[in-house]
Amino acid sequence: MPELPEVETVRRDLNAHVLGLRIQAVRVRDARVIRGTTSKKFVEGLTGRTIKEISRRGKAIICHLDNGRYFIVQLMMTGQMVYAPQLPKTPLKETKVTFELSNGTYLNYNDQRLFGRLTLFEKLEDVKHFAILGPEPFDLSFNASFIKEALKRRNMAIKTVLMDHTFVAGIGNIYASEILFRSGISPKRAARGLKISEIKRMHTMTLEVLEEAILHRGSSMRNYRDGQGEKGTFNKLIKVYAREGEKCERCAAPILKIVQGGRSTFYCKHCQH
DNA sequence: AGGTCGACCTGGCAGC
DNA sequence: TGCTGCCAGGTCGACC
Repeated sequence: MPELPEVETVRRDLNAHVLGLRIQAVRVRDARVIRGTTSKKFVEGLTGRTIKEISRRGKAIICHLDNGRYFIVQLMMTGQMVYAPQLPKTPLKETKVTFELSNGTYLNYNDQRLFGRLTLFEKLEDVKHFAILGPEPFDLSFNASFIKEALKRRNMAIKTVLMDHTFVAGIGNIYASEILFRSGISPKRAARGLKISEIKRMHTMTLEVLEEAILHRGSSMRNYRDGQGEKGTFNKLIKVYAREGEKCERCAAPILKIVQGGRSTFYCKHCQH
């Protein structure tokens, strides 16, 4: 699914549309997306609650409720949180949960593959996933000296480490490839073999790519949609991801595809060393 | 502890 | 047209 820029876009959209609204009713059409509790308790826990704030940690959306509890959404690969002024006559097949809001509008949780998770928590400290998560890329703690220390212990390929959420939160398969292309670093390099100049460049490019992607409301490959159901436009600026065989914009060599840790990686052999 | 692998699901698409 | 196999943006638990 969506990586950090896409989730951040959804968060901002929801902030604009649903903040301060009360959840009047919750309709669960497929209980498999509800985790950690029963569908009944989930509905009871949300009905009547007002959404006070919407934040993000890594690729998770956090809705702060007026009773001090938290409603957390992980979109995973194919989840969508879409604001809708009205509902279609027949619900979409992928709409798994519908939230009816106090101003007569709706919020739909759509998911084609049921990988996504909707969970209720008493405290954020209870979220196991957050406890193992690395720093946010935009945090000051995520800097060249932190990266240098963290990479020392890693013998894995740098691409695999960039995607590892215990190292840094929010970077997935698309942006890991894009960051390394802009950094001129081969995805196959051993993480601990990077020079400090390369680490600095990678850090700068990480922020640059993520900021640009947020500005363009994310990348839409197949399933990603923003909070209004629209596609993101960062795809146009993607240089290597899913571009196998196309000419590298910089040097015209063909973009290559390899598999690392079971995931596809795209890169330019000529521009990345 | 670091590292690898398969499982979780459904649908779209390429190839035959 | 219709079948089969492969692939997909993430995360977790089991294993070495």
